[in-house]
Amino acid sequence: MRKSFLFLDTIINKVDAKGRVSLPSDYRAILKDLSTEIVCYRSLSAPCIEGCTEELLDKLATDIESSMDFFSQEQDDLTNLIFGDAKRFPFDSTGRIVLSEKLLKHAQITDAAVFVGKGRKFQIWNPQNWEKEEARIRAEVLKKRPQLSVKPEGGAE
Amino acid sequence: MRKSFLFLDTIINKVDAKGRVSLPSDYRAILKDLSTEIVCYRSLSAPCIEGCTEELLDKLATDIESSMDFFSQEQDDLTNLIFGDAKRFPFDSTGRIVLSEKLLKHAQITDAAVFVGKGRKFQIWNPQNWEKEEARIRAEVLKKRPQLSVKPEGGAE
DNA sequence: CTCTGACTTATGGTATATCATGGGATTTTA
DNA sequence: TAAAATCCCATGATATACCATAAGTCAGAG
Repeated sequence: MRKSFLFLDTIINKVDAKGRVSLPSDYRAILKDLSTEIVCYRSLSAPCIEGCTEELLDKLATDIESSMDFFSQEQDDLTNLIFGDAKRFPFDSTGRIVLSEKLLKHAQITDAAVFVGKGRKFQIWNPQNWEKEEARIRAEVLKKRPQLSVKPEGGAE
Repeated sequence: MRKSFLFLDTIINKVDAKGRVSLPSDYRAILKDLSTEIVCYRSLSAPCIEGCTEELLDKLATDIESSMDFFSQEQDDLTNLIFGDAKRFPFDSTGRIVLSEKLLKHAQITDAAVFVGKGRKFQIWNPQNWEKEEARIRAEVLKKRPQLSVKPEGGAE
């Protein structure tokens, strides 16, 4: 059994002219000995970048390998899209990765990026877009589960 | 357990007059000590070249061997086609392979080739054809999973 | 409780290594 | 021997690794 690892928290970091960003130290700490790189791809569901370990994608590849026959390509459009889009991003000794133009453009990221933990995955957002997205998610959740709106004390604003 | 290897990303490289193409360095890195060659064959499902490690084809052979499904004429025919068509392509010290006329013609590749990661396999496309194919796949995916197209602002109807 | 110092992290800048690619030399094959 | 395939070297562009500084965090001492 492996030790659990989770991407948590929300961190904002600067992006320089070359597209370099520091991967949050917590994220790096999680990977520690396992790896010095992360895999990123354009999210299919939102204007953001998604990141995960190569291990996770490898698991996906193994699942496909065993569940489908070698020649079939019908049902794996989605996964094929991911593999073609995903790229390894190794981080250097200072913990930075350089994001590709393609990814930055898709997420509309220019000079700052928000890292949002999603458990086994994480997302990277343009700060303004994330602000809106978070508000949307909160509203959505509260609509479905109004009891959650009962707060111990003062609210968000 | 072996270390994971995945063909990822989408890379475009030039094809010179001799039919030489650089195999993306990431792809070479995956094979590292294992091998200095790659196996390629004409895709049965698309106008492109498919590539993989010899190891994968070996696995395919083993699976067929031990399968109770050896009555399947269709699968038999397909595997014959693959093994008959596949060829080893060694790459030199600079990481280039020379694709055969047969493969180039099938994929309509002349002066540029797009390498598309597919996990355990990869594909090589004519750039224009790939552009169209990618658009097709993206449309297909969104059609099958409409909820993914929901954006923070633009609503789903 | 406050100040101070050690340590970690983020970030800007720069040097270095790697890769794709063109050209040419050498070997193989017919 | 001619043609074709393979190998090797050179080069410019790009990406990567490294160094230095700054800022922020935490712990312990006074």
